[in-house]
Amino acid sequence: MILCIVGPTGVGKTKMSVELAKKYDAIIINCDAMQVYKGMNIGTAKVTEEEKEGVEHYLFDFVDPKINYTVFDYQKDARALLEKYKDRNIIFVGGTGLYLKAALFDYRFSLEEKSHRNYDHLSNEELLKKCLEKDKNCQIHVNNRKRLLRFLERENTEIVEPKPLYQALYIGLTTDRKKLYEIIDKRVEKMIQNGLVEEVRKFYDMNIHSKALETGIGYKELYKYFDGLCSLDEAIVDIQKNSRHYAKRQYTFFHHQLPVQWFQVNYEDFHATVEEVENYIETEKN
RNA sequence: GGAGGAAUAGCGAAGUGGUCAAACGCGGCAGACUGUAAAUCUGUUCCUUCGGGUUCCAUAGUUCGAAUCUAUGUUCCUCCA
Repeated sequence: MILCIVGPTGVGKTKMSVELAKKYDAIIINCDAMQVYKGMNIGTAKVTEEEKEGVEHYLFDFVDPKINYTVFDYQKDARALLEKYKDRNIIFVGGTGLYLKAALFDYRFSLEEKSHRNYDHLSNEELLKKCLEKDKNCQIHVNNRKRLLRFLERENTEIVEPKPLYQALYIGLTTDRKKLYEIIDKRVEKMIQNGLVEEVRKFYDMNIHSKALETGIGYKELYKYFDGLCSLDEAIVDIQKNSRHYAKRQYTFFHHQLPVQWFQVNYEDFHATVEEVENYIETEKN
């Protein structure tokens, strides 16, 4: 049985995953783009040893933050585990919908190396024109240069809705927006109290400028602060804001890209929510 | 007490007689997504039964026409007493 615990940042996915893992004697596999990195603990709200409660956790804390780990890598790693532990119950937890989809659905990334063509001199309009020459159905927006470039580098441009490769149950955790934003704001404050600034400072002092540190929420903002571009307070407000925006994007992805069954989290009695989810799993098992 | 300045949509801020339901930014809401996804990008944001309706501190004016001009009032800021 494969379970996927999804939802926006801060809802309580980690806690739910451990509860369910204990109940179903499952292993837990991370599907969060940032929790894969070593040492990025506080800012990514990574599970602590204590929180793991003895449950086996995989794909957490194993990539050097200097390395640019991507969906492509994740797909390989996750599928290797899926194969290795195919006789066990597996629980995926994490907020990166694309990683999950790439692992469990028939997502095919082209194996060819990136083309070495240099498009730097082309404007977005020119890039779009090239994309349309390649495929007249190309829907990428002119302003999305990153995607246009990627599209031109791609071998196979034909994309069909990928079929599921593995049967899985998608369990979404949610709460009303206001409550979620409150949780997020508070959680960021707690991260700061728990030493986020020091954690990020270590990377900054090692002069690491990688994808992980420059795009990870909580990391990029503090880098700006260390660079003297803003005050600590401004950085904190930015972390909160970016986390809120991120949560919204997560909802959009999960709502539209995966067959998620949603559960309203009861924060006064988390066990009630766990039970509700368990009941759902029991009825879906057959 | 006296002299100036300011009041614009949730917030910040343009606009200084018509083309203004009002640029732009933020925030909010919604969406896209096949190798950076905690990324990148898009749409929308006074009300509406989509015919219209009500706005730019308030009231009264000037004008064919006002967010823009005048008067008075209210609130806030700076300076002089």
